[in-house]
Amino acid sequence: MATEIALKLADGREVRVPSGTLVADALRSAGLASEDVLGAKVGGEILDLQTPVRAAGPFLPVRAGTPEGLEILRHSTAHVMAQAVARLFPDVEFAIGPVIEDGFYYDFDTLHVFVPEDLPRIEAEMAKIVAEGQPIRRSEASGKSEAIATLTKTQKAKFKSEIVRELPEDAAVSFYSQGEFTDLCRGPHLPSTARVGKAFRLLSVAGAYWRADQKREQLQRLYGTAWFSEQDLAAYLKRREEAEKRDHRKLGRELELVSFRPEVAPGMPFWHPRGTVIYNALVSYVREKLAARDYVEIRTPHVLSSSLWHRSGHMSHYKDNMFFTTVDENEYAVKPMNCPGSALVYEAGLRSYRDLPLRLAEFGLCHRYEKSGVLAGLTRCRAFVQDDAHIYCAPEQLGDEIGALVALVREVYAEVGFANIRMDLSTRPPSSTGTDEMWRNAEGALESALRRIGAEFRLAPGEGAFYGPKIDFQVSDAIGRSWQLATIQVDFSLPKKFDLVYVAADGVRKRPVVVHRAILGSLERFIGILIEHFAGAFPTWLAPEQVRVIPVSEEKNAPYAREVLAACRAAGLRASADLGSERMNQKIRSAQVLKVPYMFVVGGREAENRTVSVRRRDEGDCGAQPLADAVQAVAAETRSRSLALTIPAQATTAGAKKPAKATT
RNA sequence: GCUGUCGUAGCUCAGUUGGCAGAGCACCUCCUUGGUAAGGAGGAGGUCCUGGGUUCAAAUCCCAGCGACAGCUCCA
Repeated sequence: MATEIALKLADGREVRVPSGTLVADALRSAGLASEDVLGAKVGGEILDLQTPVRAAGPFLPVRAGTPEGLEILRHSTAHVMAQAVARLFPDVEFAIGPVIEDGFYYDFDTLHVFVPEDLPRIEAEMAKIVAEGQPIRRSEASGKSEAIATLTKTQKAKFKSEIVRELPEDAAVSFYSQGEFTDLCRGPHLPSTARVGKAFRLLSVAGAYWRADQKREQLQRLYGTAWFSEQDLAAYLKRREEAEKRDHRKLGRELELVSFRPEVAPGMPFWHPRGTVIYNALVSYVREKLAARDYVEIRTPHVLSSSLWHRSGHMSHYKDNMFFTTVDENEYAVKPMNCPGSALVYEAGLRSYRDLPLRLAEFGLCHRYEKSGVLAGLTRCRAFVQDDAHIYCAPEQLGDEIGALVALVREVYAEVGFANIRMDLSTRPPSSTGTDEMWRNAEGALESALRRIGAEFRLAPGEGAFYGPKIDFQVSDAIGRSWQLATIQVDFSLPKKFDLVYVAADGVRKRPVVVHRAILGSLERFIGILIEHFAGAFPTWLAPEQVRVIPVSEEKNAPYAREVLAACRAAGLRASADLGSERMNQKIRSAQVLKVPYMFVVGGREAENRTVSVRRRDEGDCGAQPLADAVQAVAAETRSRSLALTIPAQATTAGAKKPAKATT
């Protein structure tokens, strides 16, 4: 009765088995069964040993120690955790417990309120369950109603029943059991709790909503992680620690870049002098890029009448995120976006096709009322400056503009040190404005621009904004976390709402298309990400302080130190001299803690030879160099925006007759 | 906004059973003038988040508010 299906193995062999054969048996037929094989990947889906194979096609064993194997391990660890929780808190009801990046979670409903101290208790119970080595058994219900019956017989199953009811009628409904614990579950799982091993750790407690819906039940979520070896677990925990050390909120304060005053301005950064240097360096960098690409810059008011926001549509879609104020009985809103102001500048004169594309850039300060719970230092704040621009162009110019933008974004990211960039092209969502032709045109322009420059991208069908398709850019930072930064959005709606027109070559008034785009996104968020990316050690061109002059003896060397400082400043370097009475070692430490890229240590020998003893924050003492050479080297490094420090780590030693020539 | 945890000096954090508010770093002053990551001594610094309650007595216990942090995206 069972039809045969053909499984294609990695080595090109083909194995034929009856449909419905268990993965374990199929593996045996293929001669691939072994202790470290935990399941198989069939058509992109990971199946465990006890699951029947029903689809022909590629059939790849999943081994312990692989990413696919980890998914199985983590899923089972989540079940062991659930079993432990059920033992300790018998009133618990289960919701869902999926595998996530680096771990897993399980959502519970129980009267007990989980506190961090519960985690070790639960871990101890989990260790017992692992030691018990309970076989994990898969079973299939014959249908949805039987599944629900089984569920309600064995446990409180409000959430699980809801899941079953929403499955398609013919869906296979599976259960997994281990010892006294049974859970509705799609799998895949290990063959025994013993295989979970010891390399797991519960990490945190959090609230979560059933189905991520604020209106539904609030559940309690336990997060954990699991690995195949204790070394892997230790490495992962170390990575988390490392990320904590890089936290921009901590470094922002320690490096004197930025502070927050939650009592007067929650979610709004106060930029200190050192942070403002970085801020300005980035802005002038972007301005340089814009000048070369025919952008012009504008500035528009921060507080604008609500009537404008009605016209732009923000009052109906974005009101909950806006700040308002009333003056002279008129209601005004603090701008959350720059587009309406930009549109008014466009509107200020009659535009000709000769003016297009018109690229209006604005470093506009925006305020958004973000819910208090989502605020997070610089990466999510209520006041921020976007490196925004709106490009007004004729529809037929869209392709070139998009192409130029994608190239620009990639150039900028490479130069500021983000090597890994991912692009997502989001297309027309189910509910949208604009004609089919407009969408076809815009989506085509975006896609062909991406293809033309050979960029790899992911297609996100239906993920676009209601007013047009978009390209989002994600970068990976130095420790592998990914961040969404730039966005390029085509907008059909705004020109219509503001009735924007241009006079075409034939004298007819036509409607331009507008492209919203930000490269860095918001300066605040971008700097927050950069702080974490560089762990606070900014490349010289961005460093708040590039050179610190340190006299060996303040009493004897202060005059020469001042002279060196003057030489640095004359070359345009951001420099200071530490003329306090502390010891030299203390001064070096202070500069090191602030991650100043270069220290120029000057004592009697240097004053005599008109040299400086260069110390790099990353390499330490680099020996003496002529003052002029060292200054020029740092200046050149700044101009070139080098990501690494460039003065060679091994120059000649202090007081040498012929110092090495500084390279640039 | 919701759930949980937390809130003590500029920073990091102690503070026992409810009984005089503490340390290190940073800051200021003095001594020290040194050769590549912390010299020594002294001093100043507090609305113990805010408001209310319990108590002879509250940083500590209770209630409310505010704020910070983790999470609320990965859907058996």
